[in-house]
Amino acid sequence: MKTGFSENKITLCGIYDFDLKKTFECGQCFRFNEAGGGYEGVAHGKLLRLRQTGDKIEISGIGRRDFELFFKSFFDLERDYEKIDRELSDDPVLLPIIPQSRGIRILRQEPFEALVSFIISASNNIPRIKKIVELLCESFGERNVSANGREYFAFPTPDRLAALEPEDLSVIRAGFRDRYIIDCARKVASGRVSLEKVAKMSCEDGARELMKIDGVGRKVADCALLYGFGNFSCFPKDVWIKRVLKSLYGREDNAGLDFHGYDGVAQQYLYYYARLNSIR
DNA sequence: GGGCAGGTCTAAG
DNA sequence: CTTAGACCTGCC
Repeated sequence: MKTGFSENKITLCGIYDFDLKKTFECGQCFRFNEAGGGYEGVAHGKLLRLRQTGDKIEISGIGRRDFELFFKSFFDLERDYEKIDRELSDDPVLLPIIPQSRGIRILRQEPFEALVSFIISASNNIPRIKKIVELLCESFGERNVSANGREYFAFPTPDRLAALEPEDLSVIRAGFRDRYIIDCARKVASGRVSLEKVAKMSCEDGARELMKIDGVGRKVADCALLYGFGNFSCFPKDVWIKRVLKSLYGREDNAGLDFHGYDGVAQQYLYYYARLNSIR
């Protein structure tokens, strides 16, 4: 992959495994949307716009410094997905579905944002999750204006949310999840749950730690660990994954399946496949 | 209108 | 240790 820099635009060339549409629409993130033939969204307090033609991707809205500091990691650009796909290919079930999923990259989102987003995801649907997350940002996130004058909002900080009461969240229409979001913010802000420590933990230990937060069960914890901490050995199991495991492997349990440490990628591929093909 | 959606919590057997 | 029910809200 080659990286080119020009005035406020970054160009990625010759990428094996980066499909914008699949990456943003596979259900791992909630703040990126289709816009003007590409995608647009907020991460790390920046509004970015991306466009893809073939194996070329243009990113605007950030400079070289932010790219090096945050977005190389955010888009997981250092990782060799060709190698991952090769390793996952020796699973006979995964082999035929890899071509469909190829191009999905696991985004390294901000830990607190991922945690709160997946708390909101519980017993919910994706359009509404996105709506709630956006309202949360508009209501309590820092307001910014992009270079071309667009207003947008960063994800709120733990401190800001920790100062609120659950009732204050009624504006975001999150329902029973209000108190979970506040509990999460307070435990993170106070250090009762240390995200820095979680970042260094195994999937098992990290999940145990995150589950100290109300509204965080094993599935939400695994999602936060995979999408917010880059812990690729986590394998979040939601209803879709259970269905697709049953359908393709004949059982709901993934114990005994070896994904060479890329369990999270395997899970994402399976999830994408299940939703794309409406596996019931 | 009743059912349902990237689950979790609680109270029961 | 497993399992119903409840839980907000919005869209079908």
